[in-house]
Amino acid sequence: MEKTTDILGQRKQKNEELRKNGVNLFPNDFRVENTVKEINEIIENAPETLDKDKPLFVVAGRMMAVNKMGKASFIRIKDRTGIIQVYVARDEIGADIYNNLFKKLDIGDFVGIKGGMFKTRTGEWTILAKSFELVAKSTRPLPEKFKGLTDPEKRYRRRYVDLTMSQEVREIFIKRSKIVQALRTFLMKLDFLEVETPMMQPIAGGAEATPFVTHHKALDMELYLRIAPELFLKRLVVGGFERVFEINRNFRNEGISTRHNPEFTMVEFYQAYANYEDLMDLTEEMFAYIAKEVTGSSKITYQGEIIDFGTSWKRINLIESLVEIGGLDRALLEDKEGLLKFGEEKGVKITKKEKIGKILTKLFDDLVEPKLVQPTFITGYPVEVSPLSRRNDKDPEFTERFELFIAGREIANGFSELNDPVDQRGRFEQQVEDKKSGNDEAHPMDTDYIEALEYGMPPTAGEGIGIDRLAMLLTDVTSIREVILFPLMKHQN
RNA sequence: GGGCCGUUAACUCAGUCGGUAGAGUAUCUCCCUUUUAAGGAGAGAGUCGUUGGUUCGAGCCCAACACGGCCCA
Repeated sequence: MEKTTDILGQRKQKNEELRKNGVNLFPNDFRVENTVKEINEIIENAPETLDKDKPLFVVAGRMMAVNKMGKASFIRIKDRTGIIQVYVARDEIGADIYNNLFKKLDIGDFVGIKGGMFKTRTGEWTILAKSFELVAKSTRPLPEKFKGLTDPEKRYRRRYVDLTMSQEVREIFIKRSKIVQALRTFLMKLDFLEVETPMMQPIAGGAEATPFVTHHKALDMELYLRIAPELFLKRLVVGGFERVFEINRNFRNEGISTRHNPEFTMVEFYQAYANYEDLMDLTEEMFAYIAKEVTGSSKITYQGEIIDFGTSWKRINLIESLVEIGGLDRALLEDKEGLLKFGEEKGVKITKKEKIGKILTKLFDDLVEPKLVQPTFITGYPVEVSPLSRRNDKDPEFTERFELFIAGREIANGFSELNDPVDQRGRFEQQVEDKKSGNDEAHPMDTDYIEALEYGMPPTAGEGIGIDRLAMLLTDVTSIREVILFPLMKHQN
């Protein structure tokens, strides 16, 4: 066989030579009996038993480091629970296995070990291998052992390598899983029913966003990937499921940024006989519970700031927040010229064409939102931007709605649901008008949903929480891609 | 969509003024039976993101494009 020079060719050639010598590169009969964590816990808590009882362990894992010293070697193997050192000696596992198998293996290969424990001269508890098996061969080399992958592009495209090399990255996704678990437990304790509603919808409703379009061949039908599950979950409330929730993906055909991935995970939940104030209370409890389950404390540190979920959170009206936090003179609230001038002074980009409501929103986004570090509920959203929310009885131009901001970011959105089908039809009609006058993201008419409301929906409050953003907070990362295992990437050439 | 930055060996990175492509890790050969980022001796490994331009000569200068990162919309 000709000698190839590239590393991949060399590895392939070596693997074929092993195969020719009768080594099964991919056996499937090794049965693991212990995890590395189990052993490490004994080392931690009762090391004397290792000397006294001489227990044997059967473990498997990926070889992450190899120190060959002639007729004996130290290796480190890693399983899902941790990493441990193994001493592999010719006189313990046999000269044939040592010379013809072990010495030919590479970092990155999966191996199975049986053996007892001993303490090295420098005091490290180590498995003394009594037998050594190849469990699965690798072909491509793992990255440099200290830094692993650092190029974000390589990390995202080859997340499996990133996960192999970086304990910190593993922790993020373990935490994310715990967050979802805690959330589910919290809602189920309150008798919420977990459901699944359509991801492919004939009308993309429940939010204002551009959907992805797809096509059903057999039905010859346009379908949209959902932008929100909202309207289906409320149909379930109509149907008598008084407390429902869904944790799943939404898809929005928008730009990608450190805060936006085209597919992202939300929890939406709906509770009958509740209003938006009840949900604010519930949200406070929920976040404190999740934070405590996941991090052990209801106080977390995000980018150096301590964020406390344990207290009662500030609740403030959108307009009031502009005055109190944004530094806007109350006298200017109705004065468009004054607002434009104020915005200009503060460096907020506003054009003269915008309506007063839009100007106020922009001022909020730029001057208030970044300052909302501690959890804050903003209430009092105008009816035009809330087509699915119930009107406030005292002031029908505003809705019973809140958005939750933490660390300068929107995390959740909730409101008392609009259950009057006549009002709902009117709102949709207004949205259709908005669409005609250029708002591409205005909500479409959904007569099927109105029909559902006509059967009668109890007073209900509903809320959506961005799971990715919640995970960012609790894992202290600044890019959404750090909490999504496989963020969307363009094709490589 | 705009601005700035990046792309060199499998990985992490150097590369001076435009003049023969470098290191560490990993891999291969040899020595080494308690190492700790083991050590010692040696070797192989490159479409310098792509395409074009300037130049006697381009990893380096210029342009366009691709992919990625950060910021902005």
